[in-house]
Amino acid sequence: MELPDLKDDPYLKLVRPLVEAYLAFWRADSRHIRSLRLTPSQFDVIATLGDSAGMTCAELSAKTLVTKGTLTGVLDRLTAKGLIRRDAVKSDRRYTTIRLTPKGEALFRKVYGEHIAFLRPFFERAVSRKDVDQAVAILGRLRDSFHEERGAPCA
Amino acid sequence: MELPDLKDDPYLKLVRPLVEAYLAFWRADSRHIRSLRLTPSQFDVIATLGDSAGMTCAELSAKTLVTKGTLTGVLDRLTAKGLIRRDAVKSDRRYTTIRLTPKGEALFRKVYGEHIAFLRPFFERAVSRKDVDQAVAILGRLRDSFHEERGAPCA
DNA sequence: GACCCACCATTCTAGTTAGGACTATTCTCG
DNA sequence: CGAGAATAGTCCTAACTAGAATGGTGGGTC
Repeated sequence: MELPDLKDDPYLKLVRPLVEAYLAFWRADSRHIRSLRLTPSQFDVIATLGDSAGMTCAELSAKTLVTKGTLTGVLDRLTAKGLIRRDAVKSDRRYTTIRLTPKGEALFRKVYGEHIAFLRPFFERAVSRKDVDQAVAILGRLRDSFHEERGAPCA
Repeated sequence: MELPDLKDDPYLKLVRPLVEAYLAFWRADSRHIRSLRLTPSQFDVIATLGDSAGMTCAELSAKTLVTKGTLTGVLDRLTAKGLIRRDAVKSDRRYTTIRLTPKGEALFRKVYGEHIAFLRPFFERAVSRKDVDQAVAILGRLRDSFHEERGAPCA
């Protein structure tokens, strides 16, 4: 009665669906990941490393949704599980290369496919291919809009 | 090279844009909220209470994105700031009614409008009204798809 | 070689998260 | 009325988060 703003505003009425859709996705997603005995952050790291031949913490933090500060702890726990390895880089002692161990590699192969298969039906039954293309375009522009602000009063 | 799945899959290629758009939004959103000396959870609670004449913890947890268990701590901190009040419900001593204090009410008035005004331009410059309507419909179906699963093997 | 700036990984703090366990209270049924 | 099931709010654990601070390292420059 006091603030119908968000629901009625021709633009901001997008906020709620965006948040709700993402959250619904995220909850199903992370529930499934937890059932695989991993946390979302850990899965993120595994999935990112699985595609590469190893990378530094900074790179890893850029490609995942895990902050550099948080990464240390996440990597500690993955190391304890024997899934990753930290290798010193000889040419520059500031760097550390993070790699999957064979055990981590095996887990990645198993879990990644399973997770894709788990997610697919939720999308397939809800939206058409045309919907997907439209949404990808719109969401992309929205993302860019939020990123621009930072670089706007640059240089 | 090993897993182009997500990018190429006609349905799952929606995952990344969804996550990125939401995250870009969320980061700007929470950065602004923090600049107002509140955390996102605290703002969520304030904004939800601001629209009502008080509610129980369970209701509050349902309407916000804050879990019941987490709510206790959030409410503790809001109480410490003098923004909310916990009132015992006489008719059922299990319940507690959470209300904004006058100070909380004042903060709500100030902060809610500011936040709307902060968010609006990001959307306005990125998408058309038609885009908004399309996206609202698509995201709504996606959200429902994720919610259905739970109720499927019901009864 | 000494100095300064940039960068990497780690550490720290306050707050949040999911999920489960716990206590007090209320409801329901016999 | 009493036993059992539900419910509300709290507490607990492990993990994550942003953001700032720290210390080690390396690439200039003079």
